[in-house]
Amino acid sequence: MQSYTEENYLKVIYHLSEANHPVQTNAIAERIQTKAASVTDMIKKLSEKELVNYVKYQGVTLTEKGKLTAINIVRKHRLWEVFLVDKLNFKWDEVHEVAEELEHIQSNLLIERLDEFLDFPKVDPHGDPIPDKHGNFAELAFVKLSKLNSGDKGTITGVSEHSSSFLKHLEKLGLTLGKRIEIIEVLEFDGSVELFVEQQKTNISREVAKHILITKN
Amino acid sequence: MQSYTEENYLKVIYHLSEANHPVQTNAIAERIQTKAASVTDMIKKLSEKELVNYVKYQGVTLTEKGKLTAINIVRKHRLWEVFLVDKLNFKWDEVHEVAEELEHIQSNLLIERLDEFLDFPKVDPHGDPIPDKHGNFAELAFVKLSKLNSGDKGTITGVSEHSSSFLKHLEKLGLTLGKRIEIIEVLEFDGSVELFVEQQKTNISREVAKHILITKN
DNA sequence: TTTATTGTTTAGACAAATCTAAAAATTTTA
DNA sequence: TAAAATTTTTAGATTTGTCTAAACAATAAA
Ligand SMILES: [Mn+2]
Ligand SMILES: [Mn+2]
Ligand SMILES: [Mn+2]
Ligand SMILES: [Mn+2]
Repeated sequence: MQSYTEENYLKVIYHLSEANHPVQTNAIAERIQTKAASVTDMIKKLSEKELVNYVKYQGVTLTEKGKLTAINIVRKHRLWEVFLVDKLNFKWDEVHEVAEELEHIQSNLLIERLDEFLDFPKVDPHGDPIPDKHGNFAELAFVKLSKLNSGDKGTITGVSEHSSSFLKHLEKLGLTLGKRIEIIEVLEFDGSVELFVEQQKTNISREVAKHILITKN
Repeated sequence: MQSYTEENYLKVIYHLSEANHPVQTNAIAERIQTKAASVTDMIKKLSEKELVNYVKYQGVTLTEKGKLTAINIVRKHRLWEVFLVDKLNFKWDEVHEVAEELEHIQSNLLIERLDEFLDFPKVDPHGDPIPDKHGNFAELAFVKLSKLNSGDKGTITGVSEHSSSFLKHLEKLGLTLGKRIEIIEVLEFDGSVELFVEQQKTNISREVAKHILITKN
């Protein structure tokens, strides 16, 4: 069993990992809001436990065991977010902090029953995929809205930024999960996007467009 | 805000408190599965924070602030137990350990929404009363089954022992919350009780009878 | 290919919660 | 009420996770 803190490190390393590239000490430090020296200490400990592969000055990667542990925490986080939104009427910008705590509750029975109670959801309230109990993700074909061209149509199926301010902004524009959109024009000079959201014409900045995920159809 | 550990101390002191009698260091140590020396240290810390009244060698009592904090943890514990039984189909002997973890989740919104989702339950799966958000308990008139005499009738409305083995034993005998009982005879020589549980004749030891709570009617 | 810059690790210290062993206070018993 | 037993506290250490400051390594710039 891992401590609350160890679990958080594993989860952060997981989220920072891309295609087998080792994750840097400073990147972890920034995410966890701590100092690089503390990260080095913890990495050594996780390495002892064979949860990460660590070579001095070369950063870390997760071992298979570490990856499974991390994915399980992600699974719990996202299931709890679904619970909060679907059952307790939380808004999608209110769930993250509480899920950060709930994800550390230790009980397999609890999480399997919760999964069942929620009717085995495949995505969380932000469109992020929920792995099954074996750590397998359903493949989801997302495209960033910022990659679309005029005339393209699709459905909003996710966001890649979870801050409350961003989510509230989308809410205000009516850009929530499940909404159909159609690109009218991508403006040359600032990359901002003019689009229809179910008849309604709107304009969003390139920055916002980058964090909206679309399934083309 | 208190730490996880501080919260556990407050809760234990609350449960050990009876009619303003100070709670002894050793009693706390036993409940928390720690050593008396550790308890003394923590008590000093809680005293600093004005959560307990502490006089060296004289034991502790909760301050008003400490008591409210403790009751809030009890409230959370019991609401989560209701959730686990009513919504996730846990058995009454399976909920306590998980609730021990869930009770420390920090979110007022969460707990108020959960209360609402569960339809404002007044008692938990063991018949223990759930305080409202202001810390007020509904008055419940319980009598220990061991205090009843032959001919007395009533309904099982609670238990004062929460171990899994005890609860499973009751389950086996059909002695679960809501069941109507009638005392046939209290045996002289060992205090064991012969009773009807909805037509079915059963015999239980005095020890078991002491931990079953009855509403006479 | 030296020098600067950036990133990482080590050394030593600290706070929280725990422990053991010994000292002190309280309560019980004789 | 003095001795014995029990309970509680203190002193000093330990573990976990953190920090600062300084040393070290890797990378970028000159
Ligand atoms: Mn989240
Ligand atoms: Mn999410
Ligand atoms: Mn319980
Ligand atoms: Mn209970």
